[in-house]
Amino acid sequence: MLESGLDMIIPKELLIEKKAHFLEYQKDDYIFLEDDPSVFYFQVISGTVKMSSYSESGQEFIQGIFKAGQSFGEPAIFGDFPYPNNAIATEASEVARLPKDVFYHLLQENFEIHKKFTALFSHRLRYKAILLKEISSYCPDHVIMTLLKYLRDNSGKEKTNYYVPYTRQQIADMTGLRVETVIRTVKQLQKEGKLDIREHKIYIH
Amino acid sequence: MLESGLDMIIPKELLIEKKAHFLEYQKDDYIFLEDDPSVFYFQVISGTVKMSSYSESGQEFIQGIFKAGQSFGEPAIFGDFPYPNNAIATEASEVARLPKDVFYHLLQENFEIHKKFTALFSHRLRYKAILLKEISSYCPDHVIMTLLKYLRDNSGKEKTNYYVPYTRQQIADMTGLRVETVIRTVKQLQKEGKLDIREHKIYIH
DNA sequence: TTTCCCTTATGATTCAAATCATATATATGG
DNA sequence: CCATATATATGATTTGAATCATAAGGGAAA
Repeated sequence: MLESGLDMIIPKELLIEKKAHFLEYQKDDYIFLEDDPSVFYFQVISGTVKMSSYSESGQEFIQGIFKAGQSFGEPAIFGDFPYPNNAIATEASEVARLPKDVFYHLLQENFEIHKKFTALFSHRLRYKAILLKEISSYCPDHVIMTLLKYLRDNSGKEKTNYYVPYTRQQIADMTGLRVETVIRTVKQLQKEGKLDIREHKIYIH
Repeated sequence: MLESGLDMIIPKELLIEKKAHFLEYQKDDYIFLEDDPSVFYFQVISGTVKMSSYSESGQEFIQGIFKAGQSFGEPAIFGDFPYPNNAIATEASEVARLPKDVFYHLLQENFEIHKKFTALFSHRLRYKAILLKEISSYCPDHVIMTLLKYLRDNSGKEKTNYYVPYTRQQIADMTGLRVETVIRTVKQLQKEGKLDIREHKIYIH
């Protein structure tokens, strides 16, 4: 599973061989900012990184949450545009970094890795397509169930009785809903037997 | 410009060399259906193809509209999942088709074309990311202006005084808004001088 | 332990887009 | 040309998520 925690999209040995820099970040540190020129390839070694941006009204929208082995911000490199969101460590994290030209060179030499990125982008496009359709349907319960199932299927974890490792605020920020709506909807979904809540934690079966 | 009408993502000569099939479709013909196994690569030769799906309530959501030179449905090939939407000709169109394995082989031989696809996916991801954030902000005028500017910037056409070649219904189906909301909002935007309407046609400057 | 902050929780109110209804303008096909 | 379908237009009403307010539970650190 491409988005699983244990697989590395670029193996660590190869990153070392290419003289990647390994950087440490503390919780809430910025790794890059929206509109920064995209000059580096990034990959999470440990910890968690989120990509998000804020609307004029201050509302956060989380585009993605990335854990060990996952790359982030690469579309900006491939597409040659500035980073479209902020990248922020949501806990103490280690991140590997490669300059753009080294990254390109690495791809040219490794068709299989290049294809892994194309496949990864395809899956992300699918996720965003699904979410777009759901969000546009204005049906919070549907939106939330779709998100949770996606998160489960891409976690590389237990598929039955999956613990959702996100707060209701984070779910809100990934869907554009408000916390209160997520709280109420999740309760309703529990009543309908579509998910479980134990000690305030969400599980799906 | 990758998404422009004149550039072909795979040159026609190469498609012919690879013995692509060239198929004719009439308006409203289906090219493939949601959940069909993804066995072909497709590229528009002439005409227009939309990818869309329907919610339970019957509401259509258009994920993309593709014109001459543009490919569609490829993420399903790269990501190895079924087509996520229906592909429908919105006017009489000609479409080229390559079997999956021939397509893969073509990529392996052509790093530059492979990279063009990765760049294309990056731009589509950016578009979907922007739209997701906008739609989640619940602000129709912002959503519509963002969509129209994106369509303009990717049209390969005149950047000033750009004619928006889509109906209000299509704009609604690309944003999840209702026709009436699009009609009213577009009028409002005209009053604010943010776009022009001449003979019911929308132009942006 | 206490403080502080984040998360979850819940009720009341507001508000804007969806929905419903209907009309007119425009394009399309026979 | 006329008939018909499609696109645009506009007013009235409904509805459900956002918003506002407030509180309680839980975890981390002093």
